[in-house]
Amino acid sequence: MTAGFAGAEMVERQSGVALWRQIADRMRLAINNGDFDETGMMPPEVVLAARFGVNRHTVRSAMAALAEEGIVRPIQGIGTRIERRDRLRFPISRRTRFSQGLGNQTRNLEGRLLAAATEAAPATVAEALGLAPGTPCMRLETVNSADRRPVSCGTHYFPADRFTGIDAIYDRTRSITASFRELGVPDYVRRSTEISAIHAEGDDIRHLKLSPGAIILVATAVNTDLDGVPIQFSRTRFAADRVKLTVEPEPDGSRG
Amino acid sequence: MTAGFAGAEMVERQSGVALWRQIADRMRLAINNGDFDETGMMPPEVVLAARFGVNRHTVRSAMAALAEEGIVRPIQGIGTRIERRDRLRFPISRRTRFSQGLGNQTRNLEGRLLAAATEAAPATVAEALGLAPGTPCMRLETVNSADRRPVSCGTHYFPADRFTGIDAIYDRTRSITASFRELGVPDYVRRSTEISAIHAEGDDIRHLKLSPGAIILVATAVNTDLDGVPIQFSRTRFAADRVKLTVEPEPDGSRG
DNA sequence: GCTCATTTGTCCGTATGTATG
DNA sequence: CCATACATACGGACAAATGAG
Repeated sequence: MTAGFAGAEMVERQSGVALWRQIADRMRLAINNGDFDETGMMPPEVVLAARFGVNRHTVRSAMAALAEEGIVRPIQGIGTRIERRDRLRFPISRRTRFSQGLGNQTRNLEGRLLAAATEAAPATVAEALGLAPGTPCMRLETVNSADRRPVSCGTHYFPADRFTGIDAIYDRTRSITASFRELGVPDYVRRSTEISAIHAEGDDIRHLKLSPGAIILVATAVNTDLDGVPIQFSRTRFAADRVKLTVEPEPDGSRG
Repeated sequence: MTAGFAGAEMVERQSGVALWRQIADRMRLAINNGDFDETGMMPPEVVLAARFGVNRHTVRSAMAALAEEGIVRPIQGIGTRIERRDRLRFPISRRTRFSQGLGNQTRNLEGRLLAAATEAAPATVAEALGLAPGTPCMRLETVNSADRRPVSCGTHYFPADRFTGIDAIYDRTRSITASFRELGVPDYVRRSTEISAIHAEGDDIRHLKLSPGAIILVATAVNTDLDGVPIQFSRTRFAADRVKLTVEPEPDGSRG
């Protein structure tokens, strides 16, 4: 009845994921979880090596990766100090907005426009927005940062006829909510959100300053105006080690 | 303005994640996305190798991993046939229930009890349930399958005083909803859900029949009875390649 | 039956990355 | 730092199976 609770920390060999990476991921998570808050230091390398059942060198490789990310700093003769701990909660609800989502946990919010283009909507996007296949859409690529640290990359599609020029407006306002407002959409709501997870790839690694191989949470969402007309399709990629998505009942009174 | 859209398929070297694994993950996703539905076959190995910019042997390693999972089956002289495609939608809302969540997409649902124990609630669990630290809780470990294929592992905590014997009841009913009902909780609602993603580890790999190194979606949730009293804390680990979590406005009329 | 192109399967060797002690 | 063992990735060559002509 009580069998099978291998509480011991285990790493999988020959999985295609190097042990040092598995351990680095695990430790980053533990740090963000506050497991070492009492001392502010990581356990000694030998202790970690024993806990994970690996050689000390392997733990050192993992530590090097975390040090490279600026999360820990090894000090000779002392130990390894925890430098930074960042995991943000991002609430998903009917009234999800990026700025609102993180606003209470951090000071410095900013979205940056990476690129924009007008193009035919891909099939999935057209379907989600209720458009005929091939309808021209405005596509925006953004990076969103909290306290100067990038937390997500977003690809956003807007029907081109209704939202021409949203790229320039976003570039100025750095906010989708504000851009909508200028274009005559005073308010909007989240129709649906799908969440999945993949390994980080391509540009996201660079923009999110991830160590390659990291995990990304993908939230695919559709927003509508208050009449229920779809106005935005977006695919936001969050750095999984820095963000936690939360789904909560609506704060109340949010029903338009 | 249009720079930086490297549409080309890229894999990251020296990331601590083997190329064959990155490619396997990518192809599994593409398969589940229906990218090859027209032919039901994978592109030839040489084509994939060119697309990912790797050697054909590396693609073969990735294929071998997918074949091991039963997703594809290579046939000499013909190509590689796609055998199975499974990605389930799991809705998360105020009235999330496992059986309801998947009920409309699949036929054969079952939860299996792996283990149960009564123990002091860990700090995070106690806090979430509004209990004093160390309050005894019943812990259940479950595996949930759809059509005989495991989709998630769950660790569930219940206040021990109110739910003694829930392990036996769950073992019989194979449903948490049914177990609650027998213990005098006719209905319950989801208070909060947190979603994150990690690499699969330990027992989850075995129970979910994952290739080690795969990604897991972690949903940490608290359920309350209709008086708002927390009755369940659970941490459900979904195989990210088989499940997509969806967050939608409540279907309406769902209030019991 | 045969040839041919296509595609997967298997073998060789070699360089580099990973992990141990 | 060193040495050792194994995994990963590459490059090439050829065999085996299939289908088209």
